[in-house]
Amino acid sequence: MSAMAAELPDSDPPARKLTARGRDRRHAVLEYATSRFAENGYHPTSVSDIVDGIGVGKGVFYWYFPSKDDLLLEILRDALFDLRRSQEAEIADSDDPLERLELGIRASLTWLVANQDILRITMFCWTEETFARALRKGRRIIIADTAKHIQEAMDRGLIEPGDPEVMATAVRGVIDELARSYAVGVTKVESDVLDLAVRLCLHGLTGKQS
Amino acid sequence: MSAMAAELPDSDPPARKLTARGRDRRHAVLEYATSRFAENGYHPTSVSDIVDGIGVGKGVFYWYFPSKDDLLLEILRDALFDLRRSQEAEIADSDDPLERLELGIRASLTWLVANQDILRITMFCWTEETFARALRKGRRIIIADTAKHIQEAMDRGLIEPGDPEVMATAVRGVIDELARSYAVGVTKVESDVLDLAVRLCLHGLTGKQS
DNA sequence: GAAAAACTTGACCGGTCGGTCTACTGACGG
DNA sequence: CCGTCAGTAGACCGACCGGTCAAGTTTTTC
Repeated sequence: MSAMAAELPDSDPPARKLTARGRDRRHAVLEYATSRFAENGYHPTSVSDIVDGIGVGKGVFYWYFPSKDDLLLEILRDALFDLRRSQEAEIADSDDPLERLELGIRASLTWLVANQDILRITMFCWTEETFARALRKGRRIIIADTAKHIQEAMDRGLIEPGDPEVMATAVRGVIDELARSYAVGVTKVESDVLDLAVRLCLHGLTGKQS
Repeated sequence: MSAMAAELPDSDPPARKLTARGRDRRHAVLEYATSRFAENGYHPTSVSDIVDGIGVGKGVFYWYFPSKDDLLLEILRDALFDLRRSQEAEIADSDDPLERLELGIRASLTWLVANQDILRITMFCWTEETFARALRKGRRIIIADTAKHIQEAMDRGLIEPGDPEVMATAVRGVIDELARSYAVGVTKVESDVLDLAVRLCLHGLTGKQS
């Protein structure tokens, strides 16, 4: 459906120069599209719906985004960026790898719960290869982030030896599933979920009660 | 997009009379569509793709199904039916509610793992109201099934008092999330998942080690 | 064996969708 | 005040999609 070229997925090739007004408009499109996709579905939300919704012409959309697919891909990219940012901000102060792990888990889960639109869009994205590919790439990055701390904790003998990549995958799995089940209403209040996630992951990794 | 009438969701109003050949064809469409939807996505798979794929004319599709949306709804309905069927078959022999609970959990999880196409389609369905509604209805039924056994176990003092509906929701949540994470590859081999699910749920409900 | 009912075909249709394009606006630098 | 260029509008386009239908074939029924 979209272009056949552009195999390098990072940083838009043109990288247009935007004025202040331009950045605002672009942001508005991103914002509005995210909410519409989340509550209406991707395909049922047409480009016309989006531009009509924010009261602009169709030209605006295609001035800022090469295609509808690219818009969604960019929503995903931004989300990943933002999630990592808030995770790293939370971690920055600590130099204990286990604590960094805990803070990272809390930050991630908090972010996911606060961005349920993204959570919902993500569910859709897993069902179509074009987007699932981007999701897998993003998850690999996030897992690498987590694995780094696990590796370090392992080096210090805080965690039993094993493949840090696999352990990180498990940890991210717990976080994702908890976020989803919280969003669906299975799990209770937010702070409970946080504690549960931390307990589950750290206890699981270290083999000790926290 | 689809009809406005038909508020009674059960049993197709016309209930066409099918010959043996008819049942086969109909089943072939259901089968093929399920696999295509699962691996290509619902919207990107057109009705023409489906009929071309099984080498028939478009008329065949609309002879057996009133619309594409209805086809998906029927896939969901069949899946729910089949899941409940295999669950009840597994349970039938036992008259201990706790054992019925365990057998039900194992049967459900086994079914979900064996029907990952459905699992994947389901993920899509949560993202569009038309189908999410059907999913919620189905879950309510499944939860009621589970709650019945919990209620009974509670009456016999095998489970601490509480709202059986809520407990059943939690149990089904565990099952769904485990199935999904198994499908994604987070969790390990099948039998491990089964034991984990049973331990988690029963231990959680009874407060005892199994 | 004929009437009826089940089934099949594929050309066709109306509508919508993603995307293009031309003409225009407006802000800003020099 | 003019040139430039980011930004904007929306008519327009080709493709395709879900769905229809008239005309046919096959199967069942009596």
